[in-house]
Amino acid sequence: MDKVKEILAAALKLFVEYGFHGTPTSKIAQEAGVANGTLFHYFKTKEDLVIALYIDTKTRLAQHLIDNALPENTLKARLKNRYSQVMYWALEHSTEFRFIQQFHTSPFLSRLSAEEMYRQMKPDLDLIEEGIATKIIQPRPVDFIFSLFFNHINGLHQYLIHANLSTTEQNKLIEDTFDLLWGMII
Amino acid sequence: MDKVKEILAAALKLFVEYGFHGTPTSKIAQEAGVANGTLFHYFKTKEDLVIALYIDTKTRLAQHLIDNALPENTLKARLKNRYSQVMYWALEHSTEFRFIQQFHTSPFLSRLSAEEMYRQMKPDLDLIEEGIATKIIQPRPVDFIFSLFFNHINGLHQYLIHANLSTTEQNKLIEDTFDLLWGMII
Amino acid sequence: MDKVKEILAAALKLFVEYGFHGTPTSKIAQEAGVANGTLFHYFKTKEDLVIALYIDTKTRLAQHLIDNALPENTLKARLKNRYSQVMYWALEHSTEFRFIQQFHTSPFLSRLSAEEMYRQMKPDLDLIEEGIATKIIQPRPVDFIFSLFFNHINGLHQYLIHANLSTTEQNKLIEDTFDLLWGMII
Amino acid sequence: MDKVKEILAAALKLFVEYGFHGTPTSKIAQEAGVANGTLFHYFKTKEDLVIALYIDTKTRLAQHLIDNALPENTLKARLKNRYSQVMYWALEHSTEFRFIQQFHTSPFLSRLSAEEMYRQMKPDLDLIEEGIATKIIQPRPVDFIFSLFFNHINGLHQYLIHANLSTTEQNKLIEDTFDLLWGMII
DNA sequence: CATGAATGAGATTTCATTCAT
DNA sequence: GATGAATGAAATCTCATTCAT
Repeated sequence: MDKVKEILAAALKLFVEYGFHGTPTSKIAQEAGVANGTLFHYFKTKEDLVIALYIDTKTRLAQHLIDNALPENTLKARLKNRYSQVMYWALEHSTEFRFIQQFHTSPFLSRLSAEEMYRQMKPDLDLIEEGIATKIIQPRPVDFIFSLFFNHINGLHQYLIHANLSTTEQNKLIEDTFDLLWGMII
Repeated sequence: MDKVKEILAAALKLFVEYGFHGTPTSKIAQEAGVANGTLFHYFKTKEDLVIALYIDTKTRLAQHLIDNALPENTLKARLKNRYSQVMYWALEHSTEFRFIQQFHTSPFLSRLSAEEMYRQMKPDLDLIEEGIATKIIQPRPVDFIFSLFFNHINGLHQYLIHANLSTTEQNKLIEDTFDLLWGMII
Repeated sequence: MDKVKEILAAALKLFVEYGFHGTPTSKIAQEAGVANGTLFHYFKTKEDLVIALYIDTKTRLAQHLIDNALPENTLKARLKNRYSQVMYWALEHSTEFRFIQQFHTSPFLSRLSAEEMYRQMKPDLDLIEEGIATKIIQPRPVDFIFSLFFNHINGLHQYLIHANLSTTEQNKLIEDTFDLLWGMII
Repeated sequence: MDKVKEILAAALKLFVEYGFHGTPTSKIAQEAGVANGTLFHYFKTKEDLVIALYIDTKTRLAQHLIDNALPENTLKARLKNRYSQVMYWALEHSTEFRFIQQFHTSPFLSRLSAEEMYRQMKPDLDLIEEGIATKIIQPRPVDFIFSLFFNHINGLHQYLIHANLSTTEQNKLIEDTFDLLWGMII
C-alpha cells in the first residue's frame, strides 16, 4: 500500500531525471526504500509500472480539475477555469507534468489502451463539443481545438518554469493567454 | 556509400520507432548495413550519436529555412514564411520532426551545449526582437513569444498528421493559424 | 556453496595462468560455476575483483604467519620463523604466491590504498625496527632491509619450484639462506 | 626503420604504465605518431611486438654490459662489475627495467624460446660456473646462485628508485650489497 | 612502404526478472 | 507480503587485425 506509493514517487522522480530506459528498476527500488523484488511484486513488468504511473498521474490531475470545477457557469468560464487549473497544477507539480510530456513523446504512448486515452480526454472534448453545438465556438474539428489548447499549455508551462515571475504576474499571463486562445476559436 | 549518413538515417528511423534506449546500437548498425564497430568508429558513444543526429537534423531544417527565405519582405511576411516553411518541412519530414520532439523531452537535451542551443534559436529570436524593436510586436519576453510559436507548431503538426486533409486545406489551415498567432502577439 | 569463495578461487587460478587481462570474466564465472552476472553482483568491476583477490590472498598469508608465530623468542628466532613460514606457505600455495608477484609488477598495484599496503607490511617493518632499536640489526633504512628480505624470498621460491629437492633439502636451504641474509644485516 | 624505433619506444612507455593488455595497439600507434596499420606492417601480431620489445630491451642491456666489461680481471672483479653495471643501467633505464620485470611475471614469458632465454643468461651462468670450477664459489646449483643475484638486483633497484640517495651513496650501497652477496656464495 | 577506414568477435557490464526463503 | 541473491540475455563498447588505396 504505502510501498506502492513510494515506488511510484521514486519512479516519477527518476524517470524525469534519467528517462524511462535510463532508470534501472533497481534504482527505483533503492530510492523507494524497498527491495528489488518488491517492485515486481506490485508491478508485473517495468512497462506496467510506467503505464500505471502515467494513469496515476493523470488521475491526480483529473481529480484536481474535479475538485476545482465551476459547474454552474458559462462555457467560457468553465473552459477558462480548466485551462487555469491545469496550469496551476502543472506549476505546482512540475515533475509530474514533465513526466506526462515525456510519456507523450515516448513509444510507451502506444501501449495505452484507446479507451484509457479517450477516458482522459473526454471532459475536455465534451466541453469543446458543447461549445460548437451551442455555436459559441467555431465549427472546427474537436481534436484540432484540443490540440491547440494542449500545446498552448505546454508552451506556457515551459516559459513559466524558466521565467521567474511573481504569482500575480503568472496568473495575469495565464488569464491573458486564455483570452488570446479564446479569440482564436470563437 | 557515406557510412556516417547511413548510420544517422538508420538511427533516426529506429529512435523514433523504439525510443533512444529501446534501440540497441547493434540494430542501428544492422539497419545501416555497416559493422557494429563502424558505428563506434564514427561516434565515440551512443550518446554522441544521439546528439550528433539532433544537430544534423536541426541543421537540415535550418538549411531548408535558409533556402526558402524571403529576405526582402515585411517582418510579418518573413515570420509567416518561417512558420509555414517549418510546417511544410515538418510535414514532409515527419520522422525527423518527431525525433526533434522526442529529443526535447528527453534527458539528452541537457547534454546539448548552451551555445549550440542558442545558435539554433538565434534566427527566430532575432526576428522577434526586430519586431519588438520596430514596435510591430508587443513588448513581451522574446522567449515567451518563441515558446508560443514553437508549441503552436507542435500542436498543428500533431493535428495535421492525424487528420487527413488535402494539401489545399493544409495550406489554408497553416495560413489561418499563423494569422491567429499573429493576432496574439501584435 | 559460498559463491564469493568460488569466484575468488577461479579468478586466482585463471589469472596466474592467463594474466589479468588475458582472463575474461565470463571464464571466471564459468570456472566458478556461477552465472556471469553473479560475479558482478559481488564485485562491482573486474578491477575490484583483482584488488579483492589480492587482499584476500595476502590476508590468508598473514593469518598463516599469525598461526605459526613464536612470540616468546629472540628477535632472530622470530625473524627466522617469519622468513621460513613465508617460504613454507609460498611452496604450499605456489599459485597464490605467483599471483602476489604478478600483482606486484602490474599496474593494479597503484590502485591499492596506501593504508592497505602499510597494514600488510607493518608486522615485518615493526620487527626490523625493533632489531635496529635494540642494536641487533645495523642502522639501515627499514624499507631497504624489508626489500632485501622480500626479494630474497622471491629468488629462493623461484629456485625451489624449479629444482626438485626433498623436503629435508628444502628446509636446510631455507635455514641456510636465512643465515646468509642475517649475516648481511647484523 | 625510424618508425620501428618509435613504435618500440611508445610500446615500452605504455606497457609499463598500463600493462600489456591494458594498452591497445591503437594507443601505441598514436603515441608513436604512425598509422594504426603501420604497427602491423612491422609486427605481425601484438604478441610479436611484446616479444620483440623484450628481446630488444635485453639486447640493449647486454650491449651495455659488453661495452663496460672488465675482461682482464679477477672473477670477483668481473662479477662485481656486471652486478654494478646492471644496477647503473637499471637506474638510468628505469622504465626498461620495470618492463623486463613485468615481462618476467607475465604469461608472455613462456612464449620466449628456450634458446633465447639461455642465450641471455649464458654470460652470467658462465661466470658463475667458472667461479665454481676454480673453487672460488661454493658448489651450489648454478641457477640457484643466478636466482640470488637476479632477485637481489630487483630488491636493490626497487629500494633505490624510492629512496632518494645521492649518486655517491647509491654507488656505496651497490658496492656494499655486492660484498654481502659475495659473502653468501664463497 | 604506409595508411586508416572498416571489421566483427569478444569483453565488460547492466538489468529486468525470478524464486527460494 | 517482502526480500535480495542469483540469473543470463543483451547492451555498449573495445580492439587486434585486415585490406584497398
